[in-house]
This record gives sequence, structure tokens and C-alpha cells, in this order.
Amino acid sequence: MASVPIQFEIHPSSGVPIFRQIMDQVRAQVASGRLKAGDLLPSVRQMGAELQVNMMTVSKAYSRLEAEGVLERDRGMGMRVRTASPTSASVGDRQQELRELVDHVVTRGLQLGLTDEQVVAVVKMVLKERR
Amino acid sequence: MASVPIQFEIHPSSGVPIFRQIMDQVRAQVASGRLKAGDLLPSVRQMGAELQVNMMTVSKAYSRLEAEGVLERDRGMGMRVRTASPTSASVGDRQQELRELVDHVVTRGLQLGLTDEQVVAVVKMVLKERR
DNA sequence: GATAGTGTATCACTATAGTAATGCACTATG
DNA sequence: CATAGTGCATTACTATAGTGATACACTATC
Repeated sequence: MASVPIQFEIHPSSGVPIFRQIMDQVRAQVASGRLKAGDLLPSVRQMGAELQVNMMTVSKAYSRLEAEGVLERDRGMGMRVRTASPTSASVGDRQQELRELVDHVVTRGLQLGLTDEQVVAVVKMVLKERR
Repeated sequence: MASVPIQFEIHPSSGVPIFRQIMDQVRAQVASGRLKAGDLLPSVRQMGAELQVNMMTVSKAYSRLEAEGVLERDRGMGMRVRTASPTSASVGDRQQELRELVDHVVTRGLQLGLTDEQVVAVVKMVLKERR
């Protein structure tokens, strides 16, 4: 019960799978700082009831986030936000993880006829907005 | 027959849909300059035979690329690479199109604990490799 | 131990994406 | 006009992603 209050919104017929919408919103709230390390998330049943969704769908989102290293399971208690960077991986390794996503951006950017600087500008703008 | 020789590679059991693999490779070859404006692509039947794939799968890839503005249909002849930038859209509008993809990169980057500069560095590196 | 709260494994159902076989409309070329 | 080449519309099949109902294992709390 001592979990962070729900502040989610689901659009069932948006085409985007529900469990993925949940994942995105949890990740975003962790990144923005609204959810901090150690915070207890709403239980799958509670979240499911609020969002009018089956608890297994919520569970699937939680499980994947655990696999990603965003959350950790606390037996008998629920899911917690994992302490910030247990990432022993080097900066280079983590940058490598970004490559595939960046590839898509660059491909699309070149296809749109944008210059290198114009592509970089978009990235910098989005980064600025997030801070 | 006067089409550009096939230089594609398909991995049917890679998880990535075949038609999407074709799309990616055509886009990449257009971006790299190997395929130039006006070039005639292999017919759906020829490409299908080479890749051991049904022609409708190739057709699907071509159709989507046409919708994207990469190719254009030349009735009775086949598909041609569209003249570079019929994009009357402003730079700003085209940058706007990139936003969604960039959002994903930034979200993932922050989640990985990378600094703004480290994220930008990855983008610049990928851009450099493409030129 | 009893109870009520966690998350999850299992199984089943459904929608849809991906692929393919076939026939058609169209056009270049002779 | 005839022929052989385009791409596409239609239809059907299959695999799988997404969701959900149910039963279970585990733990905090009393």
C-alpha cells in the first residue's frame, strides 16, 4: 500500500500494445525522477484495476522492465525501482547499446535530406527538453 | 532488364520481416548513393526469384517505399528511385519528423546513465560512418 | 499457523502481421 | 495487334504477439 500513486494513462486502441505503454511510462517516470530508486510500484492487481487491464498484462511489463534492469522484484512486497546504476558496463558498452536505435535515426535523417548538423540539432534539442 | 544488379541479402529466420529487410536495404543503398535517382530497380519477380521469396513480399516492400516517397512507379517499366528531394517540406518540418525516433534514443540513453555529450557522440559517430 | 498481500506459471483465446498462390490491368516493344 | 514484361488486388493460410482467466508459490504481518 505504501506504493507511489498511479499516474498513468493507457490508450487501448492506439495500436501500441498495453504492456509496452506501461513500460514506456515507467521508464519515462524513472528517467524524469518522479520515480526514485527504492520506490515501490503499484501491485499488478492495483495497477490492473486502475487501468482496466488484466494483471498479467501488467506483470508482463514489470517482468520485462526487471530484465532490462529498471526494476527489481522484492519477494512478498512487490516491484521496486532499482538503485540507479548498478551498470558495471563501461561507457563505451552502454553507447554501443544505443547504436541500433541511432542507426534508425540517421537512416531516416539522411533519407529526409537533412545535413549532419541538422540531425544533431534535433538530438540536442530533445536532450535539452528532458533536463 | 536494364535494372541495377541485385546486391541484397536476406535472412529469413532473423526475426525481422522479409519485406522490412528489403525496405531497409533499398533505403540504405539510396542513402549511400549506390542507387541514384532514376535508377530502375529489379522487378518484383526477378528480385523474388533471387531472394527465394514470393513476389508479393517484394511488392509490399516496394509499395511502402513508394508511399514513403523513396520510389515511384513507372507503369509498364517498374519501380524507379525518385528524384532526390521533391520534399517541399521545410527543414523544420523534416526535423519534426525525426522527433519521435530521437525521443526513443534519448529515453534509452538517459536510462543507460549516459550524459548528453555521450549520446550526441554516438550520433556523430554513426553519421560519420555513413558519409 | 492463518491471512492477505505479493508476482508468476500455465493454458487458452483472438487479432493480426507476414507470407504466398493466383488472376488481372496495364505498358513497352516488336 | 501480339507478346512478354511490369506491379497490384484479392484471397487464403500460418505463425505469433497480445491479452486474459485461473491456480499456484512465496512473503509480510499478525
